[in-house]
Amino acid sequence: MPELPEVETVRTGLEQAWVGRTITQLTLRREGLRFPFPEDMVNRLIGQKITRVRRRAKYLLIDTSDNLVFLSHLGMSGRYTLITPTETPRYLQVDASSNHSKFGALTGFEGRHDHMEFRFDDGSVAVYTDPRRFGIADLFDRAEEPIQPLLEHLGPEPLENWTAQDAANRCKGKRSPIKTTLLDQRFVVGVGNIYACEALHRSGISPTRPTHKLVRKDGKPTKALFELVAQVKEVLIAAIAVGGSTLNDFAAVDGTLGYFGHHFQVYDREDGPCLKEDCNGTIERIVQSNRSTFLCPRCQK
DNA sequence: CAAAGTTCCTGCGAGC
DNA sequence: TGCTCGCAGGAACTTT
Repeated sequence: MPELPEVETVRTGLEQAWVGRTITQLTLRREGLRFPFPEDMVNRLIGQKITRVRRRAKYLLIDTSDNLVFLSHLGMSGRYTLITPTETPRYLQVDASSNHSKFGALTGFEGRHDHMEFRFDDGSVAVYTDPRRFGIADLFDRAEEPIQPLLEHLGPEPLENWTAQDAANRCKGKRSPIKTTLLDQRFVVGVGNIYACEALHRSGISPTRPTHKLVRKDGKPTKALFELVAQVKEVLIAAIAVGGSTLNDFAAVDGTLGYFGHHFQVYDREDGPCLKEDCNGTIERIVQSNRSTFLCPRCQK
């Protein structure tokens, strides 16, 4: 599910729901996700008031009143479901009509992949669900944030003053294909497989082009690299706009609707017609670094 | 069979 | 020749 725009959409949703509320209960239904949960996470979080919800790369950072930071990464399949005390959740009704008793006494959300359940002082509940368990939950003191292993090697935020010159500096001498570089979180953060494909298509750059060829001999960005940096920003901004427009819907906090509402130009469109004006090419699928890449060989050189 | 993400391991080439 | 370093590519994690 989540690349930067989807995580940003979730961030906005959690910010609206959580800031100002105090955690009264936290239930963990397993030892951990990708990594074990910190031993004392439950005890440290109970009683904490949420003060901010930030995002760094694809990580959600939830600040609390005692300067703790709850880190949440959604991996491939993580999502949050929010239940407010006044409304009857729609899918709880659906579940209740089947005689499958997977809803428990507390919340009605005790599916096999519901790993964390937060309860707040206003009676609201949030459930973290993640079938593949590639997600991460962690807790640390705010003062330790600069030395967090998960965060310290991250590259620039693409929507915060990221420049073509910065990109050129990091592209220099790299032999790997530009698609692979786009996915490297040290080059730029937040871009995943879908938006890497989309940005390259918009830029007219072949995913297989060696990264260093996007830098001039004098170390300056080529025209193509200027274009790529611009298109990464544009595709991310457009996707955030789509996600944001769905936010009033209670189901949207899981970020899924962000992808739903978005129709891609190349991703997952193998054998389809290239949608670029006057191109008439056919979308191909290739594999790079064990991941699917979609491209139009006609307009991406 | 493939999947939106990240980390870690291995193998290779460069350089000393 | 042999060793170390860094980079690039691939496997692994897991469930639907």
